[in-house]
Amino acid sequence: MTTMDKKNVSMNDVAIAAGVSLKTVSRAINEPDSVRESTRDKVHSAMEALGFRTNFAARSLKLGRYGCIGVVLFHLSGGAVDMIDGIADAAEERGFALTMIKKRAGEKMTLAEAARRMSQLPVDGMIFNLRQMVDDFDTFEAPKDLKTVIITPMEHPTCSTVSDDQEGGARMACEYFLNRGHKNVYFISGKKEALSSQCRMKGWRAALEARGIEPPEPLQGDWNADSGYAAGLVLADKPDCTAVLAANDCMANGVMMALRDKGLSVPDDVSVIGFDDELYKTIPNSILTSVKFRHRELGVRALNEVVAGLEAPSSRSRTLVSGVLVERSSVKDLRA
Amino acid sequence: MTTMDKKNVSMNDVAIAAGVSLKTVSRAINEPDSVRESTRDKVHSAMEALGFRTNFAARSLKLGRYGCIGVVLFHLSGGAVDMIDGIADAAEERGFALTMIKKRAGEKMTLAEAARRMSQLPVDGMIFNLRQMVDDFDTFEAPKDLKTVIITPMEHPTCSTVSDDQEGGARMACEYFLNRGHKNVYFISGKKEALSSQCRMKGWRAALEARGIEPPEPLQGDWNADSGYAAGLVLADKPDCTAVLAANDCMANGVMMALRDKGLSVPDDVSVIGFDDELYKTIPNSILTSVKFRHRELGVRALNEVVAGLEAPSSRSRTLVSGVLVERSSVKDLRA
DNA sequence: TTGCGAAATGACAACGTTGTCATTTCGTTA
DNA sequence: TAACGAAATGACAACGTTGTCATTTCGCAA
Repeated sequence: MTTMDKKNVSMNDVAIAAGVSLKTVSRAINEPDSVRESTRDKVHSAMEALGFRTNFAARSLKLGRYGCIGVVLFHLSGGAVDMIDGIADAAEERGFALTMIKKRAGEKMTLAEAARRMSQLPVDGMIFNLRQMVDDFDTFEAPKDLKTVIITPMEHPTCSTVSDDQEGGARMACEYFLNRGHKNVYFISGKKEALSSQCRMKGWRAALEARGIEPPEPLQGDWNADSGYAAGLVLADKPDCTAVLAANDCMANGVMMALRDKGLSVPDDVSVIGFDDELYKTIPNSILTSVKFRHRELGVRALNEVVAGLEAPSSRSRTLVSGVLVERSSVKDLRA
Repeated sequence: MTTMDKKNVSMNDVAIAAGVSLKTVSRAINEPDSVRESTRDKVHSAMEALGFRTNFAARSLKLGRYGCIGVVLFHLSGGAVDMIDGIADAAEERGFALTMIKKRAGEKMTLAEAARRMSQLPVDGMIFNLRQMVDDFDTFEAPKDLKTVIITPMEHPTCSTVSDDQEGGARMACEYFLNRGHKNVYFISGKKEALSSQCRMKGWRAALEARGIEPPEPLQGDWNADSGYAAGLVLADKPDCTAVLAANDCMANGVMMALRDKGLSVPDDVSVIGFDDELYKTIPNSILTSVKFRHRELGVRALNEVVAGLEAPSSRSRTLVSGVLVERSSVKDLRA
């Protein structure tokens, strides 16, 4: 009473202050052209004076939509920043905000749970960022009225999916080796549970088999340089090892350091390719050739896919965003 | 008609199906104990059968709150993943979802604009992630009914802020050098516009001046290894240079490589400290001592600060999350 | 000045939920 | 069995906005 009221300012308050009807205020905001200029000015001054801001809840209730896209982060990894960046930028561009929830560390979350939680939040559609397998992946069915896109390399029976072409990227790298006269390619994987590691391995295997080459036993890494180093020490002793594909750049660097410490040279003795193309940030004059995925583009595609499907949530598509081989000098051409 | 209706299922539909009143459905959901078990079961079966999901808009409209915290990303950098992770986890824990918007690449956005946009979205409070200066920083006033926390190293006249203690971290690193007999410390900055770089420089300067040491001209870097390498080449020629503080690990690594290429050894000839403690991911057996900030903790604190302030949006506090010096072997003790 | 169609404005219901208060039902005791 | 208090349920209004349709006002031609 004596002090200012906490109560929010409603359109009705503005209407009274401006001496017009509530509906006219609504119009002044949403269809400015249908209101006489003098009226519009009155309304805007009143809004200004009272500090009116549209009530999101009331508006969405009436409209039946929110203008928000849900994002579920099952996993938050390095490349995720760029992906989120892409999602957010694309959302911004199309006039959507993002509603985000996250799987808590340690906790398990199924797609069904995520969908149920999201569907109680202000969202018109949703994106799941799924980099590891979940129990109900195959049986999951998205709410019929809520367009759902899953970012994952796996194919899903009913939902649209968007993914980097991990397999293709790995194949590309292998063929790059093979086309330059290498007879075989060793592979160092990332963490076992990561789908990206699994897919990269699959692509590597497929590329070799397509040429009738028996893939050697892959080496198990954990994404970090030290595991690459350990793998490098092993590989240094294999005389037939001329080409190494590491599932990321950090491990690739580990491999290179191990080879150097064993007196071998990259690329003269052994050629190496990594993934992600981020070594140059950390290593001056980096020579590592690397497969780079366009995470930002991935996010943009995912968001666009959701928005495109808002009217037809049951539509289904599969988008693959191809990788790019960033060529430096860590691969030797044996044919030369 | 013939096919299924698109129309959403409301509590009223459930009520009719279950043969109870609308209010009883509401109670079965929100205060299960106030409803007889048999009734509750009827209601739940009906909900299940019809696929009922609470309408967020209606609920928030009635309750006057959303259960969402807004996050504005002015800038999306590397450490941001962990911070978002912290924010999201803390939000989850306290039963909040996140509503996110982002400054578009290239576009300029003021705090006032961000606040205006956010206040039209479903949020009870908001967090601004601000890593560079904005025009209206000092004049900005947050909406009086919306608790606002800014993540930034700058102090703000009216809003709560949360930040890594960048300055303190830099001071800590310098003192670590000085306490080990180094007479001076060279500094390599990150990108000019980054507040974290500015603050790290400020802390470095302050630490030296506190001991009566004239800080040498800082070297300008850009966060990447190559710029560190260039700086390292310069420093290698300075006979008085025994200690180098680089504003991040990548540049620190660049420095170390340059020194090595110039025939100098780390730490025997020159000692080096970096920031962020992430070199070990990329470099096997990394020896770099580094100041690590707890970005995740930063996010958690920011979210908790918002939630704590929901009832008193005009409260103001300043939180500094201290850094940690992760000690490896890149610093020589000259007193020995 | 009058009349007309178009433009501007207004009254009222509706969106789907929860709070308030009234009513019904239940289990217990007299 | 009747009467009572507590527990369970229901009727209705309200949250703040937008859509529908009715009404008023305006500009212009007759």
